[in-house]
Amino acid sequence: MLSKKTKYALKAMIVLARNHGKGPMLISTISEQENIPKKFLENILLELKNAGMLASKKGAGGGYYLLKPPDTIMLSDIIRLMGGPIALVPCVSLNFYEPCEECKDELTCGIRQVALRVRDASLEILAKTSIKDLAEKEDSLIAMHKKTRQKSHAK
Amino acid sequence: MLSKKTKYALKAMIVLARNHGKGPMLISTISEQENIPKKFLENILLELKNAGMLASKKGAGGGYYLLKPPDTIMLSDIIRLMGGPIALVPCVSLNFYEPCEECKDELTCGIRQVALRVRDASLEILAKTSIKDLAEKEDSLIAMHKKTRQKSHAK
DNA sequence: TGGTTTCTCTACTAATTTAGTGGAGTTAAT
DNA sequence: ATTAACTCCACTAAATTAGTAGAGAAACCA
Repeated sequence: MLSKKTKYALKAMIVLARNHGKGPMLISTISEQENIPKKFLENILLELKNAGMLASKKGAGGGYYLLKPPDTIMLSDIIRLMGGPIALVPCVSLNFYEPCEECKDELTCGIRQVALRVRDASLEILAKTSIKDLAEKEDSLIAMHKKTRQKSHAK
Repeated sequence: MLSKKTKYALKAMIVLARNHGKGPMLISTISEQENIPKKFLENILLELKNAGMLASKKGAGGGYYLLKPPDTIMLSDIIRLMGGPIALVPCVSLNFYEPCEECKDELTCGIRQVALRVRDASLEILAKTSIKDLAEKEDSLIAMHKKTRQKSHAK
């Protein structure tokens, strides 16, 4: 499962992707729009900034904004940064490898073999979906549902 | 990430799969073979039993054994039973659905859309791999590595 | 310059989940 | 009866996650 921290980071990045090119966004704006505790979000955005994914400006008219085009920022980048789990077991994690303490022989561990396949399948999706993709997907879903609601209302 | 409990359950089930047809196995045997704390394993096996995956016999010559053929027990069955996470977010979990508290609209949530795809991809693997598959895979890996070691030694 | 806005940083606390243990009880075999 | 095993409940400890507090620093604006 993704931690809340990771989910918050993803949501914030999607909002910033949608806002890309329109200047900096306030922490408090994002926090309100997405129902994220403000103080918690501060930490998260700072972390994303320190990792080079965001930039910020202080003072009036300041806020956070994306440093790179939103179609170059992949979901897997964000999840990894937040320490979120992509792999099922640490011994198949590409970025946070650790041996499983109780495992006798990694090379012949059946669980590990399956975990490798699951990791690859997940990564195939997460490393190929950008926050721009998601922002657009949400927009189109919103449009679709608006129509549906109008129709069922009109009837 | 899979919890230790889930990993222990998988390992125990694989051992039991390999032993299938040869009578009951002691908790302590499994515990020693797989480096699993005995008391913890007791709880886990009991849970698997109560779920109908295992049966047990008390007294001398007793122990645990599989109730169904090992090729009908899928990894996803075990992971789910142990409350392990297959889905990245609770709102796409087939068996443990829960809305994400902070989510405004599930139907238009982009993260949810991706999580659905990841879930399906993972399940495609986990629901089609049985503990028999894994036991056999391990056996063949062990055989393979034995050869390799002999060769490199002979050289 | 002084005040206001907004991010920055360190350090904590609280809540939850995970991992593991203890010990008495029950069932079955010999 | 005795011994070998599983059963069951209740507890503790450790780790992780979630969230908060509050002083500080930079930028802007009057």
